[in-house]
Amino acid sequence: IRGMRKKPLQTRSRQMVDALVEATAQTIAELGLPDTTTNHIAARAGVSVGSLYQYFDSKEALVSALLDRISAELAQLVDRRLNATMDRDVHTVTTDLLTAVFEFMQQDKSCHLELVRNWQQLRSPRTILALERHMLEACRQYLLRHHDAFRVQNLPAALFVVLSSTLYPIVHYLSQPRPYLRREEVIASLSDMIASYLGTGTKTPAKRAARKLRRR
Amino acid sequence: IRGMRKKPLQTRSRQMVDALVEATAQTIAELGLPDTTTNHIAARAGVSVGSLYQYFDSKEALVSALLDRISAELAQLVDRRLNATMDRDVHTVTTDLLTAVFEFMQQDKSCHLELVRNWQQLRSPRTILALERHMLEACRQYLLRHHDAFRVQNLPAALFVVLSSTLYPIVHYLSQPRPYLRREEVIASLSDMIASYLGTGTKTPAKRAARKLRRR
Amino acid sequence: IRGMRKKPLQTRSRQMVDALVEATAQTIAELGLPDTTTNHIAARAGVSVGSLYQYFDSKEALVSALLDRISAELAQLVDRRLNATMDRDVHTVTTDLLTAVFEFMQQDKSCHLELVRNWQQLRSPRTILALERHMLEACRQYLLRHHDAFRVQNLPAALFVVLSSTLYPIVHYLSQPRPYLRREEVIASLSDMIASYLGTGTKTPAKRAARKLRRR
Amino acid sequence: IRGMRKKPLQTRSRQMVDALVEATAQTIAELGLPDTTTNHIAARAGVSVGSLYQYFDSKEALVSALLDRISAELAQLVDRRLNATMDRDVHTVTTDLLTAVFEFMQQDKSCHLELVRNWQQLRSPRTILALERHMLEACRQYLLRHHDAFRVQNLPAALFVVLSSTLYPIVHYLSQPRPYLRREEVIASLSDMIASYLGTGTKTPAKRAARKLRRR
DNA sequence: CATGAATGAGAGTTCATTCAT
DNA sequence: TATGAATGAACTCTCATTCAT
Repeated sequence: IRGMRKKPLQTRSRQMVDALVEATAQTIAELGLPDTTTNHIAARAGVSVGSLYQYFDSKEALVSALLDRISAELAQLVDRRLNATMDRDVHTVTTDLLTAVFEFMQQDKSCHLELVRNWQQLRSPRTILALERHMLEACRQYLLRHHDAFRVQNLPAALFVVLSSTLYPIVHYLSQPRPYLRREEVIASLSDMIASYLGTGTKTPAKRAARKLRRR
Repeated sequence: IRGMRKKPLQTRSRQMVDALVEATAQTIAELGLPDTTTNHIAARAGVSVGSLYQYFDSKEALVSALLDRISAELAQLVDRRLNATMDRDVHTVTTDLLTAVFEFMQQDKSCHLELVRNWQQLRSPRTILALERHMLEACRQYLLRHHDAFRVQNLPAALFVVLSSTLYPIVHYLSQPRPYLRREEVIASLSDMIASYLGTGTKTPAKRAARKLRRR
Repeated sequence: IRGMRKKPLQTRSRQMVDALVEATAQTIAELGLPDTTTNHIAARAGVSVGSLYQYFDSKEALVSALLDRISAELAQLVDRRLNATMDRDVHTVTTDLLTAVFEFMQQDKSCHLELVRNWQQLRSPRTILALERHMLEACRQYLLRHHDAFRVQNLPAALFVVLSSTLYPIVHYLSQPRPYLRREEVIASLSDMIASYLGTGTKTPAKRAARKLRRR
Repeated sequence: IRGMRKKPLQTRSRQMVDALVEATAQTIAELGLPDTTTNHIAARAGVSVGSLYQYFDSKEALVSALLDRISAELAQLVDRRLNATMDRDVHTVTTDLLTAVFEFMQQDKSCHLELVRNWQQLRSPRTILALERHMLEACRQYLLRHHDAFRVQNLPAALFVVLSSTLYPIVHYLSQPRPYLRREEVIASLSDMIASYLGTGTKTPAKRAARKLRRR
C-alpha cells in the first residue's frame, strides 16, 4: 500500500496503524480537514508524531489510508444492501441505496461528509477509482440481472451518469446549512429520475396513472 | 461589495481590481487553490502585496470577487443559451446547455474547474446561493413555459435534483486524468436521463421506438 | 523647529500644520498611540498623506509637534494658576495646581493621558526638557518669593523630586481601571507631602496640633 | 501560568523557558521593547522561532513571563532590605530602599528601565497589580510596626502617594541622558520628603537644627 | 503644491517533518 | 523502536514612506 512505511504484519503495527487512522477520522470529524494537523492526530492516537511518521510517509498518506478504510466500508455497505434487494425493481433498490448512503454520510461524528467535501484535496485517485469501479460493477451486476427490463443503450455512460448523479446531490444536500427540502423528497426525486432513465420509471402510482391517460 | 476596500469607481481602481482578480484566476488555474498565495497573485498582477491589500480585505475577499465574476459569467451564459432555445424540447435544451457548461469548465488555462473542485473551501455562500437560485429560476421559467409537456410532481425537489445531478458529473468527468468516455457520451446520457425524468424522455429515435413497441 | 519641513510662514501652511496636529491629537485620543497611523491622521485632517509628509518629516515629527503644543498649554496653565496664587501658602498652591493638572489630564476626548503613558516612546527630549525647565523655573520663582518660610537645602534636587513626584502619581492614578481612592484623597495626600517637605507642612489642623504639642 | 504552552516541569523545558525569557530580557535591553521581535529573541536564545512558540503562546506571553520574573526579583529585593532595616527610622529605611531600587534599575545591560518605560504597553495588569499590592503591604507592615511615630491620617492614600512618588522619579532620573544631579542627591531629597511626610521628618541634623532655631 | 496609489520590508505565527536521544 | 523537542520555510497582512501624476 502506498505511503505506508512498514508492512504492518505484526500485531502491534496493525494496532498502531488502525489507531492512527481512527484518530485521523475523529480529528477530521471534529476539526475539519483543513484544521487537522499531524500533531492533533498523533495526540489523539496517544502516540508521538515520530511514531506517526514511522508508519506513514506523510499526512497525505494518513488521509489516504483513512479513505481506503471508508471506501471499503462504503463498498461493503452497498454490496450488502444490493444483495438484499437484488430482485426488486430499480426504484425500490435506488431508494434503498440512497437512504443507506445518506445515513452513511450523516453518521454522527463522522468524517465522511467532510472528506467528500474535500475530495479534490485528497490526492488518492487510486482509492477513489477503485471505489468507483466497485460501484460500477455492482450496478452492472444488477442491470444484467434485469436486462430485459431496461433499455439503456450506452451502458458505461449510463452507469457513469447514474453514479455521479447520485453521489453529489447527496453531498450538496447535506452541505446546506438550512435545507429547504426534506431528505425523503430528495431521495424520492432521485429515485424517480434514475428509474425513469433506466427504463422502468413507472413505479409511483401517480406516474403510472398519468402514463395510462396519455396512452388513450 | 463585501471585502472590497476601495470602491472601484475610478478607471484606475477598476483596472487594478480587474487585474488582481484576473491574476487570481490565472494563479489558481496554474497552481491550484491551495498553493495560491497573496504574494503569487500580486506578483502576477505586477503589483506589490500592499496594493493588493488596498483593494481587498483578505485573500478570501479576492477569491470571493473572482467567484462573483465567474458566477455572473456562468449565469449570463446559461441565460443566453436558454433564451435561444426556449421553445425547443428538453433533450435539445439540456444537450445544448450541458455542452456550453462543459466548454465553460474546460476553457484552456481556466480556474473554473479548480474552483468548483474546491467549492467547499470557498466561504462565499452568498455568491454560490445566488448562482444556484438563478439557475433554479431559469429552469423554472423553462418548465412553466412547457408545463403541459411535463409530469413532475414535486417541482422544487425535481429542480434541485436535476441541477445538482448535472453540475457534478461534469466536474467529475473533467477531473478524471484519463476519461474512458467521450464528452459527447456523457452529455447524451445526462440529457437522456433528465429528459426521461421530466416526462418527455422520448426524443431519441431508439427510445421512441422502444416505447412504441411496448405500447402494443 | 525640528522635523518640520517647511517654515509655516504663510497662513495656509500654518492652518495645514495646525489641522494636522489637531488631527493627530484626536486620533491618539480615540485610538491610542500604538494604533494611530499616518493615514488615519491625514484622513482626519482632510488632507492626503502626501501633504502630511510635506509638512512633517515623519510620524514622529508630528507627535513631536503635538507634544510641543501640549507642553505650551500646560506651561501656560501652570503659569496662570501660579500667578493667581503666588502669595498663598504651599499647601494651597499645591492643591490648586494638582487639581488643575488632574483636570488637564482628564479632559474628555483628550490625548494627554495617552501621551504621558507613552512618553518614553516619544523621542522628543527637547520638548520634555523645555517643559521641565519651565516648571522648575516657575517653582523656583514661588520658592524664592517665600524663601523665609522654607528650609530646603538642595534646591535643585528638591525641585526635581517635587516635580517628578507630582506628575507620575497623577498618571498612575488615572491609569487605574478602578481606582480605590478618590481624586481628592490623592491630591490632599500629595499636597500634604510636598508641604511638609518644603517646610511648612502645617496646614491640616491635626498636624498643626501635633506640632504644637511637640513644641512644649 | 498564562500564555505558557508547555508546563515547564522537566529540566529541559525549564531550561528552554528560562533561556527564552533571558533572551527576551537581553533583546529588550539592547534594542528596546518596540524593536524586539520574536525572531530576534529566538535567535539570541539560539533556537528557532518554532521552538519559541512551543513554549509561549505569543510575543506578549513572553514579555509577560519576563515581567513576572522581574516582579518577583524586585519584591524579593524589597522584602530582604526591609527585613534587614525593619527597626530603623523612616529616613534610613527609605534611603536604603531607594538605593537598592536605583541599583536594580541601573544594572548593566538590564531591561528593567526599558520595561518600566513601556509599562503601559505591557498588557499584564495582573503582574503589575500584584507587585503593587506586595509593595503596599510591605510598607504597611513597616508603618504598623512604628505606628506611634507616625501621624498619617489617610493611610491608603499616603501609601499610594509615597509609592508612586518613589518609583517614577527614579525612572525619570535614570532616563535622563545627562543628569544634572547626582544619584545621592535625588535619594537624599526623596528620603527627606517621605520622612517629613510620614511625620518623623526630623532625622537630618541640619533640619533638626533649623527647627530648633525657629522654635526660639 | 497636492494627491493617494503604490511600495515592500518585516511583523507574528503555523505546522509538516526530522532526528538526537 | 518510540519519542517529542526542534526546525524553518512559508503564510497572511500592516503601515511609514515615496513619487508619478
